[in-house]
Amino acid sequence: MAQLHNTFAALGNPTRFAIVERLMHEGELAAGEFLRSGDISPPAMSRHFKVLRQAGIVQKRIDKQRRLYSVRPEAVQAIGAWYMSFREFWEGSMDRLETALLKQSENR
Amino acid sequence: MAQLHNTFAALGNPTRFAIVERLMHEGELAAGEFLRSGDISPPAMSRHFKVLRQAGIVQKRIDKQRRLYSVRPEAVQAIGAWYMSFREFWEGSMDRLETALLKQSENR
DNA sequence: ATGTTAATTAACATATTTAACAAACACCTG
DNA sequence: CAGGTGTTTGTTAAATATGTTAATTAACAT
Repeated sequence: MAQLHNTFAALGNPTRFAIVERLMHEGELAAGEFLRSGDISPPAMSRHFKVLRQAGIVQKRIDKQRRLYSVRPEAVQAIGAWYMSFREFWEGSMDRLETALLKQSENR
Repeated sequence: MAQLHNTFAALGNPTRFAIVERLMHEGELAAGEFLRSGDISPPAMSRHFKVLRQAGIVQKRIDKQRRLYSVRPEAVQAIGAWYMSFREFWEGSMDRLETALLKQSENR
């Protein structure tokens, strides 16, 4: 299973983040759909998809000449699980958070 | 407010990700605490903190000679909010997800 | 004022990422 | 199989990231 920092690294690029957001909202899309805007070349797009695929964030499906990409729900859920684990931890003992906020307001 | 892809980019580095995880678990810590392991130099560590701070993920507090760092809850919550919005969307219309999973199982 | 500890900045070297263009490949349609 | 659309690989160049050592700042203690 991919380490979370790899997932974050892949999503850390604005172009890739935009790709993923669009896939999440619109579902499965062909690679070519992302070239309409014209602000990126086909090779660059293809490489971004490769990175996303290696990070386990998207999956590829071939339909005729098209490569259809979609988000792997597991990848996004991994982020959610990470977030939730800390939320629970923080709720369990708010001291840390409250202390941090309090100290912050005292200084600077 | 920082864009989420910047947050992800900052967390995409394994060293920084480890720093943040430790801060989330242990709360506020001095920069020097992260040097005990000895597998990274003070300057490198300092730069990682700078990146995390510029991304709005951590905040600095000065106490005597020490620089105490802690996670900004807002930053983590932003990730949570992003995840939740996506989750709600998918729950609202599962077609997309189910279709994606179905299509996936058909191929490859 | 001098030394000590904690952390940062400067200057530099190396590695990785990203992009472009050109070429190649995959698959359809006629 | 020829031509066309869609996508992916080289190859190269530029930008960004990361790490190191050396020097500097900051705060404290003597």
